[in-house]
Amino acid sequence: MAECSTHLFERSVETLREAGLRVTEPRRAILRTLSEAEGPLSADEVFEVLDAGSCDLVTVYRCLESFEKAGAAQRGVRENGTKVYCLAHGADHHHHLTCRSCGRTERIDVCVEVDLEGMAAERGFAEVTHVLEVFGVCDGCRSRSG
Amino acid sequence: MAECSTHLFERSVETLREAGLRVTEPRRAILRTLSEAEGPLSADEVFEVLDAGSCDLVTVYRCLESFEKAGAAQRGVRENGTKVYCLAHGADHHHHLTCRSCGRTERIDVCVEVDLEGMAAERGFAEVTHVLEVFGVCDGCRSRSG
DNA sequence: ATGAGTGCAAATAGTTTGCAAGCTG
DNA sequence: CAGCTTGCAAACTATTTGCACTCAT
Repeated sequence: MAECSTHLFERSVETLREAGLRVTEPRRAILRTLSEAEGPLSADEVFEVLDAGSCDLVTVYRCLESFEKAGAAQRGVRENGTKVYCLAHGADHHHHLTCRSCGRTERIDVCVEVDLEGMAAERGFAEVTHVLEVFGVCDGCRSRSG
Repeated sequence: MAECSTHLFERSVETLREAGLRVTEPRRAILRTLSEAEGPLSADEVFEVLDAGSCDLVTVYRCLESFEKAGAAQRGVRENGTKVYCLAHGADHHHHLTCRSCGRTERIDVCVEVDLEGMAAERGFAEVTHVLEVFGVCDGCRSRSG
């Protein structure tokens, strides 16, 4: 899996270059963090992981936004409205199943994209995007708390 | 359609009572606003509609939260993370298709609930909920802007 | 009458913006 | 070197909390 995140990281750097974005140290650090994350992270969480003070929180916000525009990252929303990001695995759009209790995240490959876009198109909508996140309580947390 | 929103309103009031919540004037006003809304509204938007100063914005927040717990309202999230609410049509869970440009909202009856809950259960998750919202640009806005 | 509900003020969380200085291509 | 990026400070938006007062049941 280490190779996997490294590959993901390098591919993201490449995506930035292609989009004409500069590849700076803060950006590398943020991409690395995202590439090694278990699930999508908020700007705050990325910042916490970096923590060595490698860059400002504001920079994290700005970078994440740039990454999304460049197509290097995918944005999602938590139950409470917090925006979260994960590296876009290319055309490999996906979603997550998050434990409300421990925060554990699993990737969901099931996606409703086709239905949604078809349906939206039928109704005259273009540039369709969607937000889909699933939340629950995982077995570990359930057995732990009763 | 007027009867429709009235019915929805009355059913919601009933739901509050069943949940042991008190039915106050602010709550009635908020429920009425939601029942007449075209799509899901944020606390702010509900407040704007009430505007006559009928109650405090904080009250709107607190009521919406209570409504959701009582099962009278359903919560969603906008692309930007803002929480929005609409009356839960009973067991009639649904989602929305929103125009990014004009804000027009259409109801989507397609839902992925079954797949999601089954899949989450397979992975040991319980109390599964999900956030699904679809965004695009409607035909009206497209032709208007080119 | 009694505790749920409300208003007002103030605190928080998350995110955005302005501007001068720094670093990449 | 030029301009994209960053840092720091400050503004902002959305939402939450504390506390005394009020009203539905």
